[in-house]
Amino acid sequence: MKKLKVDQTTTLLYQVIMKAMNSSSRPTGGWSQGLLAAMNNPEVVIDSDDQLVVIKDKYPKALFHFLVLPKRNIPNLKSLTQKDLELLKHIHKKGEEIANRANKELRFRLGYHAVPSMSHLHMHVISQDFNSPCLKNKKHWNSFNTHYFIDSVDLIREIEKTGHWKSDQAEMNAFLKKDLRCHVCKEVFQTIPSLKAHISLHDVTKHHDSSSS
DNA sequence: GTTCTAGAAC
DNA sequence: GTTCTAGAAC
Repeated sequence: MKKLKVDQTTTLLYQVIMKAMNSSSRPTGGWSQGLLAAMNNPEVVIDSDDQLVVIKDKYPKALFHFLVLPKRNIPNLKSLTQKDLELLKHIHKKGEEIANRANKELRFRLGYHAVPSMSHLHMHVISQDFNSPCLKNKKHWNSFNTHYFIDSVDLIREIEKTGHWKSDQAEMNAFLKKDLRCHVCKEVFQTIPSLKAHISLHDVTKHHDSSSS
């Protein structure tokens, strides 16, 4: 068989598969419902209780990257009220526990993406090394290192104060387009590879004075 | 959320 | 020529 023919067949086959995978009409709901599937998959759940589930992020953007999800379906940040405060605090506490269990030296951040791609409210628990082959593009970086990433403590404080979370979606998405800036020293880089090479030199352990490096 | 790839950037 | 990004995926 001619090589060209094989390539064409492969491409076609791929396209058919991708179409099936992405279809929102399939029973499981497609990729945006992936967390619901993960929550109910014992193979990826690392912890749970009556109110929440903890899973490992399927494409970790750092050495340690977990998601804490409420069992009760909460679609997004907008749907939170003061009635959810206890749950939010419980999720936060579990996140701290998971981080401490994973690695006691590394600095972690606990928080939410302003405009998440995946359905079902989920709090990221992510170590600040950002040392991962899955971290590939500007959106990945900026979603964890701009105000697009909402610290769990800030969210809880806002819900306590105003009873809800309100943010402009277009404004939030604009953060994803910002310059690539080192989260430790704030230096700007032109490419993802140069940024990643740079951040690998920073000490991101707890109690380390980052202003001196 | 990822994959893939055209073409921009170097 | 190679690296890297950015947008489509019906």
